[in-house]
Amino acid sequence: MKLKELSELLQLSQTTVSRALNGYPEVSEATRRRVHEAATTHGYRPDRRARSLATGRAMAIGHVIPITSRHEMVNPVFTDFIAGASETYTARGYDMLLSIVADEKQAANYRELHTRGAVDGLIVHAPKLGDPRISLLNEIGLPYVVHGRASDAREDHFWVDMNNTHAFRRATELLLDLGHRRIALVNGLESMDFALRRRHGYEAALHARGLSADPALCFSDEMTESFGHDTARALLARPDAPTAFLVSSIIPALGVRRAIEELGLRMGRDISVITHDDDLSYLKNGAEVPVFTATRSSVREAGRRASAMLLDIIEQGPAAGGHELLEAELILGTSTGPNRESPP
Amino acid sequence: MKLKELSELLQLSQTTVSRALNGYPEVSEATRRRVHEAATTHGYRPDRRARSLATGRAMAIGHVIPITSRHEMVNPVFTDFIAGASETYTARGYDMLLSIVADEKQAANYRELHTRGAVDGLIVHAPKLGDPRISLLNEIGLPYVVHGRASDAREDHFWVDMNNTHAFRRATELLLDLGHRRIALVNGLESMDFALRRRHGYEAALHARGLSADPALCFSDEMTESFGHDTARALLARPDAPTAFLVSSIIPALGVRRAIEELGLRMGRDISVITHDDDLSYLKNGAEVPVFTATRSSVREAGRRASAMLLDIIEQGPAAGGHELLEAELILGTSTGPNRESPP
DNA sequence: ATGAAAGCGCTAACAG
DNA sequence: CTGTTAGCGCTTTCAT
Repeated sequence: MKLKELSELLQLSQTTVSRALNGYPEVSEATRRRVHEAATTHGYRPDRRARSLATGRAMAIGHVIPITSRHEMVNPVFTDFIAGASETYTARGYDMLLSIVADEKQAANYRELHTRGAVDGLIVHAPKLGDPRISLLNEIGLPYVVHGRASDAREDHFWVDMNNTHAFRRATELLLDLGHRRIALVNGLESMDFALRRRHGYEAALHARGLSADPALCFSDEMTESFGHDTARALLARPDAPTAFLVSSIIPALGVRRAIEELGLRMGRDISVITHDDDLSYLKNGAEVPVFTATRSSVREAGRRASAMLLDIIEQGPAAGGHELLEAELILGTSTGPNRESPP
Repeated sequence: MKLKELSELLQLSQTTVSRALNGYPEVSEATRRRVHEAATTHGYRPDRRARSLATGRAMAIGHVIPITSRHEMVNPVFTDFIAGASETYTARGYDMLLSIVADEKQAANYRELHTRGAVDGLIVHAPKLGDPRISLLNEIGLPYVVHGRASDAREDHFWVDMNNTHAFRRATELLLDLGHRRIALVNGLESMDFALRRRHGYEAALHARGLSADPALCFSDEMTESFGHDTARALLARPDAPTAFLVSSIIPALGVRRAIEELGLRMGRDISVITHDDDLSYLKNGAEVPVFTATRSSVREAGRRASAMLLDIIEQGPAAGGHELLEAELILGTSTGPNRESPP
């Protein structure tokens, strides 16, 4: 069923039908009702391509997910973020265009999406220090919101980010409170903004107690299971092995745990591992195992916020943009009695 | 730069330029060369919306990911599958349209994507027994490929699937070989086709040795961390506790491991846990911990295959469709010396 | 081998 | 309030 057929059926012009459907004020209530009824009973859905061509708006948002060419690996947090964003788009009538693209081809992909008119805006994922994508987008004038921040970017940009510094500071404090002094940090690539902030949080907690970070305990790489495994194996073989691991994501944490299993150490006794981006909200009771997590639902909420901000910018102009720093819902404590921190 | 401008620049008609660019034979080689040069130097990219409208082809494929309304959770295997599919689309000039939609709204979403002309085809994810989506798609005549199978579907359908039965049979055999007799199965929802097959594999291995599956050791639910945790806690409290867990995905496996930690049991000694959909290809040596995994890269390959099949169907007709059963690359053995099984 | 012209399905001036 | 008339940027008959 196309607009033309519908209008003939109703003995009206295409224009009137279109206006009725799109909520223009100059249509009489009577005809609007008639039109709506006919549209629903005949299951009329406007063709997005035609509408796009006519309006110049794509009604689609692009998400370009970076993939490291070395490991061809996608960080699982993107899944949660995207699930949140998808909610927004569905509710507001937009499509989501996803491409998974190697780091070095990101900029070209952005340009292409823009010149082809495929999207009205972009979410920028995984910003790095000195990320060239920000100035590219400013140059071509495509609206965007950054998931995370590009701290050192000259140009201002709208973003939605989790408070990574705070989360890692609190996690480190928990371990210090439990008496740990040699705490290994298994972090993501510190060329990524979020990873750098996480390290700052870790260091801040140590400094606040007059301690300083031991470079021999700080590791930064792509967050693979093997990275966690090999790092933990190497560290635990040392005479001055750490007593705790603070891990940036569940993927390397799987590797850390496997290393511990291989060595026959007992978790929560010989060694402690606490992990970010996990989901432990179910924990009610158990043995004395330290726990730290920013629940995955926090990331989903970030996806909702960032996408909503982007649509507002597109529909209402740049004044609708801003900066949102979200506190993750932290589960912090031991699993016998987790004390929950909620957003302020 | 639009076609009209380019054609004026070249002193040619839009028609000729369009034909030259799209490889029609009736253009002289000389002009074709000129056109191509001008197009690249001016960075001309055809507007996909306009082209779509003119050709009736969307040049986009839809992926509709189901999300359980109960846990709002996305299975991480989709990420790998989609990464593989994305490679194909990029190479062949298609876009990927992603929507994450609650189970009960899937069918409506399919219809909408079709009537709006938003996609040329669909990948069906997570088929269930008696899945209504197959007949819906046949009815509306939208090309599709199923990721997985709908075993009991009346109608034939094209699919690409991992050999889940075989993987779980081999995993169970490994545990039996290691002397385990009480093996708990922590499975996904058995209304899902893949989960049912996994259980069949588990049972087949037991039956082959004259054993039978103990219903008190078989659990099926959404694959959350809390499901793994609570199941393991409950089982390990019993007098006849299992000596090994066979877990369907890393997410519930995290919960199972946490339960074991809480109880102070020693992994690989008091209890063994082996997990599907992990990525242990890095394991070279270590203690005697049993290992089982279908590497995540296997799923990525499935994504590549399924998407390629779909594009072939769209471009060449249904004769290009088929059924592909992929063997996961299994890492099977103990981590001291994993013996790798590759596809036959 | 090239061009003119008619759409694809919809929206948006510009009348009335 | 409703209708007429141009397009949006591209492809595709049909001529030449």
